[in-house]
Amino acid sequence: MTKQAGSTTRRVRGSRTGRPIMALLDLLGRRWALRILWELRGEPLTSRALRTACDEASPTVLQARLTELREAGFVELGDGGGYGLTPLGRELCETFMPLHRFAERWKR
Amino acid sequence: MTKQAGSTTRRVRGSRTGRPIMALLDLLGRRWALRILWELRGEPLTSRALRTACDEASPTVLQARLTELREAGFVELGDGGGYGLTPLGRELCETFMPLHRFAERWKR
DNA sequence: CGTATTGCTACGATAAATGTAGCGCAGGAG
DNA sequence: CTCCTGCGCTACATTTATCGTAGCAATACG
Repeated sequence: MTKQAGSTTRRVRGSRTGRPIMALLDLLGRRWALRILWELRGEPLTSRALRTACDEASPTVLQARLTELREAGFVELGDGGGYGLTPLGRELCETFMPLHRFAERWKR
Repeated sequence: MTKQAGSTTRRVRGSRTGRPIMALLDLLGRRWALRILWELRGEPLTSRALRTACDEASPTVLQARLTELREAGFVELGDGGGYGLTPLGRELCETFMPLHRFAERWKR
């Protein structure tokens, strides 16, 4: 895949409108993106621990999402290894927490 | 594709764990799912108006997401035509509103 | 009848995700 | 040093999802 870090421009579908919410909605609307943020909400995880947490998702996509989320400034690779949320990423994750309660009521 | 409405069981990746948050994260982590909810946050839209709002996304995916979101109970097709959010869907959408403000600060 | 809109589908082309395997690198034993 | 283990990350063929264009049946209006 070699999805090498585009500089500033990245084909984020919804961003043609210029509205950042569209870019964010597109970024988070990719497979495993939301899940990764969710799994990282606690302590940092190594790439393999994250893979295990994400139900053995293929490392290809995980790596792709991780790169995108890192470029977006939500995730970072700690010095001692292991992925964790940046302050910004943690803030984003907080935004999603109400979703947990919602899901519990929704499950049917 | 013929993604016909499975009865109750649908291969929602994360739901193997039994945690509803995973099923929700997977459902919302599909292309255009978040965007559709977002565009429907106001008044109901016809399928074509929604397509226009979603940057001319292909009707194939839109229809697929719409079906999934309807099965999940978030979206409904009004009697006079046009898709709108159910009370539950509106509630879910409220959960996402903070994301808008977050995106504005994040845009860089 | 024609025209225009609705929700929805078919289908070939293209892009993305999956699954398995393995790379190079670093840190500890022995 | 060599062997071993785990790290982040990548290759690549297969499968799946999405795209883009076209068009269907049903309904409504004139």
